[in-house]
Amino acid sequence: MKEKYNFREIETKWQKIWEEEKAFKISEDTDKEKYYVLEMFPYPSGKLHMGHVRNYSIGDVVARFKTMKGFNVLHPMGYDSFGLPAENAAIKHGVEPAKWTWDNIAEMTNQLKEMGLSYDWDRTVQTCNPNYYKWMQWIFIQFYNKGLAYKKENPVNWCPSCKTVLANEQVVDGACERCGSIVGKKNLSQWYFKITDYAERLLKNLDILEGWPNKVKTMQKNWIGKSRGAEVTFDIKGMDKKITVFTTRPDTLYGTTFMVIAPEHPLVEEITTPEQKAEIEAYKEKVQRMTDIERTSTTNEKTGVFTGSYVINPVSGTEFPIYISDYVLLDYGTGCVMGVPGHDQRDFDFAKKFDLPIIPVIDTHDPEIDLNNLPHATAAEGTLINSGEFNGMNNKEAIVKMTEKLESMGRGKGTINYKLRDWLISRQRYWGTPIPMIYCEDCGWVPEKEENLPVMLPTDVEFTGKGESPLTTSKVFAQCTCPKCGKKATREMDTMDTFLDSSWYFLRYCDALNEEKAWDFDKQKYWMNVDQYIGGVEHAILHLMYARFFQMALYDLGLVSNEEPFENLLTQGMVIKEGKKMSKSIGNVVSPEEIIGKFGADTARLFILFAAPPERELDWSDKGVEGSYRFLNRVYRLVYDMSDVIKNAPDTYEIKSSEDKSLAYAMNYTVKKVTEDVGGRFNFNTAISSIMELVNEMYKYKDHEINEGLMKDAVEKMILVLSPFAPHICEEMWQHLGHETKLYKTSWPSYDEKALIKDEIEVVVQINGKLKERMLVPSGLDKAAFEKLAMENEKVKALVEGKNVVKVIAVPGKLLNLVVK
RNA sequence: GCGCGAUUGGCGGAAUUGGCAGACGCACUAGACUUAGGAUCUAGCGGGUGACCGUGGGGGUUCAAGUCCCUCAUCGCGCACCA
Repeated sequence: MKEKYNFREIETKWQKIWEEEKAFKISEDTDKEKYYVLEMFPYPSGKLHMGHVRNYSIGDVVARFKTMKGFNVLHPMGYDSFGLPAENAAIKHGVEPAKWTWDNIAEMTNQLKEMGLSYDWDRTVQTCNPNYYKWMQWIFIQFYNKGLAYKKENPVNWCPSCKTVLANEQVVDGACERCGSIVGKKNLSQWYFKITDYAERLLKNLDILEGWPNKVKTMQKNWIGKSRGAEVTFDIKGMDKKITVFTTRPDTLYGTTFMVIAPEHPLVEEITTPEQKAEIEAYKEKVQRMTDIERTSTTNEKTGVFTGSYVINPVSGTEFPIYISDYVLLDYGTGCVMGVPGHDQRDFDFAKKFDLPIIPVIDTHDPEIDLNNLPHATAAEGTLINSGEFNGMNNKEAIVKMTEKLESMGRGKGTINYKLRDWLISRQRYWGTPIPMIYCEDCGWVPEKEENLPVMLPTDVEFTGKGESPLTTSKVFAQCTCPKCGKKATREMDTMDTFLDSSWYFLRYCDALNEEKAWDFDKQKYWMNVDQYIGGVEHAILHLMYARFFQMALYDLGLVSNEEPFENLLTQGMVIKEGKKMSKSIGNVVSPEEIIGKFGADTARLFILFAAPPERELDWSDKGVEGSYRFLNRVYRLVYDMSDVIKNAPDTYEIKSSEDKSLAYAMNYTVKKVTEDVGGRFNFNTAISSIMELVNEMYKYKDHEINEGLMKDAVEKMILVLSPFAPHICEEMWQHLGHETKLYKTSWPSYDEKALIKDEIEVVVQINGKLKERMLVPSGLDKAAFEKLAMENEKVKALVEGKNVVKVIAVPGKLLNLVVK
């Protein structure tokens, strides 16, 4: 150990040692309690950004801490390496997606290693690796055989720029989540996963995910969007046809004055009368040309066209007209809505626009509302009116009774609806897992035989950026034989959404090298669940719901032992600078490479954990980084200066002076604080600040007479608790102090509760809740003794003099409050 | 519009169960050492400088409120014509 802190030398040295010793290689060990800590794996863009540094620093502290605590820790890392940027690079620079991706992976691996992260590198997965996507295809086939994958033609979200379809979850504000282009609609035959079959379980299980942030659970809950209500069937006047609507408010059935169906609804053609046909067709065409943005931006201005047909209210027998309008969505509920303008604002707006009657059926007992001339729709509770036999009934009760009546009439039933749609998983892209399905003219869609997996991506493809998916340009890919009948057949040309790849990688980590299976059940059983999952909140819905769905489906297939994969979830905040998101266009990007080059990985890690609690936004501060660097230098100097003392110090010692006592207190307090903050609350910032306090104490202490044994103890414990945050410098100091065993193999220190009891403690005296006096009292006083002592205090006496003490509240060890009049 | 979360010194943030507001760090000020200091060390650092006021504003509960309740404001995030 040199006099000056040379982080570059130290970090290189220890990274090499860890690598050579395979320090973090792990295997199943039933003697130890397992702990699985996982950070969301990156897309290999080639360069780490500060968000990665934050994510992986958090995970690494947890992993190293748990390891020192004696757990058998699984801490893996890999790459979500299929995806569009690789294809774009191919189009732009003519480099093959595979080469581009693997180069990036190599580059990124180097950067991760420079951070000193404690991964078991032998378990690394790359989703673009045939030994990974082989099992992706295998899982797809299991899902297909279970009836969870199906193909259907449907209007789908189409990104004109990415030239592919998108899942609902990937359309944000009507635009492509990836590139921001306006998403249009296209009728295509596509593969879907039946995630809707799992809607109820996905929703219900949220309640048992106690280790998840409420925010994420709420977001998923809203996304699943469960609504309870009823389906009501209406006869169409003069036709042998019926229309079924979904409503959450069957109690308002008597208030229906019109019906609206989605323009795309197949029934529209049948019910349109000849004289309305032209207008209906024109409207449909107009709607079809609109993007989702246009369709939803005209918030209040309702449009629509009368079809010429009428329906009959099953309970009241009244007739009313059927319209089409774009505010009714084809894929929610039944695509048909009963218009109740009195109690639904959208219906109210529509009725006003088309001059349709408005019948109030619920009296909300609001004196401001004139029931004969409603100013707006009312949604509040109330009593039914204008509703025949239901008049006078509370509307909550009416929901039940009306549903019962409809059921008895065979006109409806209580039902539940979800906003969640099936997951569209086909992508018209090259750089993804080929969907292992074969189309045979005689047998239809047939899965590829398992022994033929993986269906390899062909390399004889062209990247033009135009026309269809590059896969279609391959001369060999499509040709195959039907696995069932052996006739000539063709392969599916679409690849899978990359979100499939990331929906089970945590399972592959459990048994990453298995060539016979996706994973061994027992190994999975040993490691799962993920005890701590860490990543950005931007994955709250997409990835985290898809992964939950996969796990449930795999559970039903008997392939995994739990229904939910992630026990505890930490969503880390963004790294920002000067209040803004780091971005190239603003020019406020701080590169991890630069920071590590200038101050070292230990400083970078320490700062990013110190500057803010993990779930909050972190404002990057260049000055703050220097502060962390200064702190590590301060630690280094202390250890360097004390090393002779420590090396010659005895292993046991006695507390003699009051300085000894307070250093022993600080040492034990810090160990306790760090243990609790890292092990329980994940408040790394306060853990680090308490280590700083201990270091400050030691600097003060070394100017007094040094108790060598105590000094040694304090310095060593300080190094141990600092090591998860700044592992390289701590290994170096640890070795320098004469330890043969590497720090990463050393146990976490314990603390002595007895040393945390002080002889004297400072308490405060308040009068009427205002702080008036501080005093030192012996610790462990009971209420009465404490009160007596306080009342003897000169200042307190003077303040109470001549006044009436009404009440005394004594909190031993803390304060005394005198209520005085 | 609906839902969730935040608001504490010049700044990032502490205060775990209602019990000393401002830990720790940054910035700043003064001093020491020094040929020099952007190194290091020491001291100070919410406002007013009297015993008072201070956790976005207003109100409440309590002996005691940053913390609990009501209300308003601002900012951020999510969802949004979901019947």
